[in-house]
Amino acid sequence: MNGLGEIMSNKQSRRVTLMEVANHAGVSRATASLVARNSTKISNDTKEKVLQSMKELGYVYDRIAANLRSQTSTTIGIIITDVANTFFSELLLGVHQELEKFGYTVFLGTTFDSVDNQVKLISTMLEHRVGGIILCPVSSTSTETIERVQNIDIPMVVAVRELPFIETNYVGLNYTQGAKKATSYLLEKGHTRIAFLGGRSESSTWHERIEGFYQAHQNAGINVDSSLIVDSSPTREGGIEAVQTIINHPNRPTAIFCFSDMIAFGVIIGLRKAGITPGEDIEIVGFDNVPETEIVYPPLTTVSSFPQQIGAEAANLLHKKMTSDTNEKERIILQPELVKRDK
Amino acid sequence: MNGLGEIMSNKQSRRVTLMEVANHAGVSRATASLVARNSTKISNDTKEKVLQSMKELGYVYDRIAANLRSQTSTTIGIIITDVANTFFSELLLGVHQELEKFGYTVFLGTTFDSVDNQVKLISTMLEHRVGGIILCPVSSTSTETIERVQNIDIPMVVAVRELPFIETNYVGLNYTQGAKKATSYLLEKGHTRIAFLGGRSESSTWHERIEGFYQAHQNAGINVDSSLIVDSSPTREGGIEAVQTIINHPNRPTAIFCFSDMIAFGVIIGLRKAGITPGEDIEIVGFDNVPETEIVYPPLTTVSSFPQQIGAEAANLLHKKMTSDTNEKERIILQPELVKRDK
DNA sequence: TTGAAAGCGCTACCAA
DNA sequence: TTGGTAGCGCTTTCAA
Repeated sequence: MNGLGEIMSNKQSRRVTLMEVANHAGVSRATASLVARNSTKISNDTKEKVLQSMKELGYVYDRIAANLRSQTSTTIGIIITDVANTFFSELLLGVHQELEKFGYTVFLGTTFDSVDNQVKLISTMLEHRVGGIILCPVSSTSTETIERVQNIDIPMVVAVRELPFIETNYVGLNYTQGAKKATSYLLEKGHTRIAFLGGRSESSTWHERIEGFYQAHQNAGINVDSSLIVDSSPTREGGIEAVQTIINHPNRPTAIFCFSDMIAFGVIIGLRKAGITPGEDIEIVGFDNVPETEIVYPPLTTVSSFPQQIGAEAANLLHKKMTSDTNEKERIILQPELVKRDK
Repeated sequence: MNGLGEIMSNKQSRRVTLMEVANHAGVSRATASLVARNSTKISNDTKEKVLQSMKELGYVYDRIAANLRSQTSTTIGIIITDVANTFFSELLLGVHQELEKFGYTVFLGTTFDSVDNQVKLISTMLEHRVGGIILCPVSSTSTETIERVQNIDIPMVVAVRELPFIETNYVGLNYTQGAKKATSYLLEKGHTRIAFLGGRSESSTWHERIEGFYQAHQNAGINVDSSLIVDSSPTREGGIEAVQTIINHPNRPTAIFCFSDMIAFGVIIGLRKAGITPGEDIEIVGFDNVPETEIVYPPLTTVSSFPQQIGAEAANLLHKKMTSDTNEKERIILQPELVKRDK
């Protein structure tokens, strides 16, 4: 119920109704309805007649009314934090490809990483009777938000970022493993002073990564210098900011492991501005393997996080939950891969 | 009526209704409805009572039912060809930022550049009673498709690509001007053999660009070698393909004007694979100024096509058409800018 | 196979 | 300010 008063709405033009189609075709409304739903219990003759009338009158099926009556839903909602981030647009691609197969129509919401927006979007989607929700939660999502959806008993799949203290269907990546692989790669190349830049330290995805970062160091018997760990917003701008600390560091690292490719791009820009050559003076590794990593310079070694697959898995899991009625929660964790790119 | 039978739908859990809220609060359904809509004609006392009941019962407003009764819509649809293309995700960003202000919830559809998908998506959205549609049409959109929407009298804004032979609201860019600027830039740098790569030659956006390409040549008094014009699908893969012709050309051009940045990225990859250094052996100019052009190597000079503004303008225009009832069509054409980037 | 009547959850309209 | 009644466009249910 947040501020219904302010919501925009607009008059619609009158549509042709099923009743009118029925009259035009000389059958009852129920018969016309059966034809609209492609029922097999209608003689070919009447079917043709009705279809013809629909065409002539320009009839458009009112799925909203149908869903209301039959208490069903043909829509799902997907909520992401940022469309302009290729990670999420790739994820969206995966979701779309899967869900359109099943015939769902998808509501898209963008939170711009704001909790308020997220709450509002979830409300609006519930009010629009979505049959299910895929949520890529903002960092500081409250348990209450999730419980609200669970109480209404609408299937939800949380993707990308896992929420603490609450059991949900979840599709994500083994970030710890990914960070470990990336860090080990740098350590094996002989780096001993590695920075970890970017990402919000309150998010689970950050914690999992830092965990892998430490594990790799431990395996190699090398200590982590915690002054080389700098968090930031998970955007390119965040990367530009975070790298300043490194540039001004009295004892500069020789390599940087970035929270994400977006961060890495910011880091590259920031280093260049400071006259430091990324890839030569300082080695950089990213995370996500977004398409741009192929064409960026220096070529970016990164960890593939398979956003499209995450999207596809989330979509399938949601569909599964929407069509079965067990309340069991599932977790799907994809394994990351290191993508080495040399100059 | 395309294949209603195959459409997935799923049972929803029973919701708390306004009637139940009314009973719980000891008021009539009409009163509860007024509270839900934040009417001023309700005493604070009853309002509080009703709101309290809503909270206790976990009431969720059913906007679908409300819209059905009041013949309104709070949704709009946006149809794009490809989410993974940053041009479109930036456009989407602009649309979202504007439309969420007005309180619309947005349906997203992706055509993957298929006419069939486009027709299906438009149908589904109409069936879901969208109040308006923003359409970034696929290359070979039929007049019929557009007329279908116009007949139902639902406002539509066509964006990015203009359709011939049909009057619609349109938001786009002066592509001719952009192509002319880019080509002139290359000509002024002394290039006399310039290729034009990528894009579908049946689309208006291609024609407008080639027009600018020719105009620039004419102004400079230089002839165009039409064997250097190669079309392709408007994707990175398309760019990789198209550049093959240039690589194998007996008389190679010294510069390439690419249909889009996506094409340019493909061209860069293709040239590198063939052992040709982009930016040195052959100069490249793109079109769109997608964010990646900042970090790509070689730095890409490009034409800014302001996707986010296009999205925002389209959203505003749609809102305007949805709230006024003139049937007048408007055209908004943004002016492109050349963004020079040096190595 | 077709038809008549009831009702999904809400708002509009009129009366009190 | 509040309440009763009708009805948005469709499906459901039962009878013919």
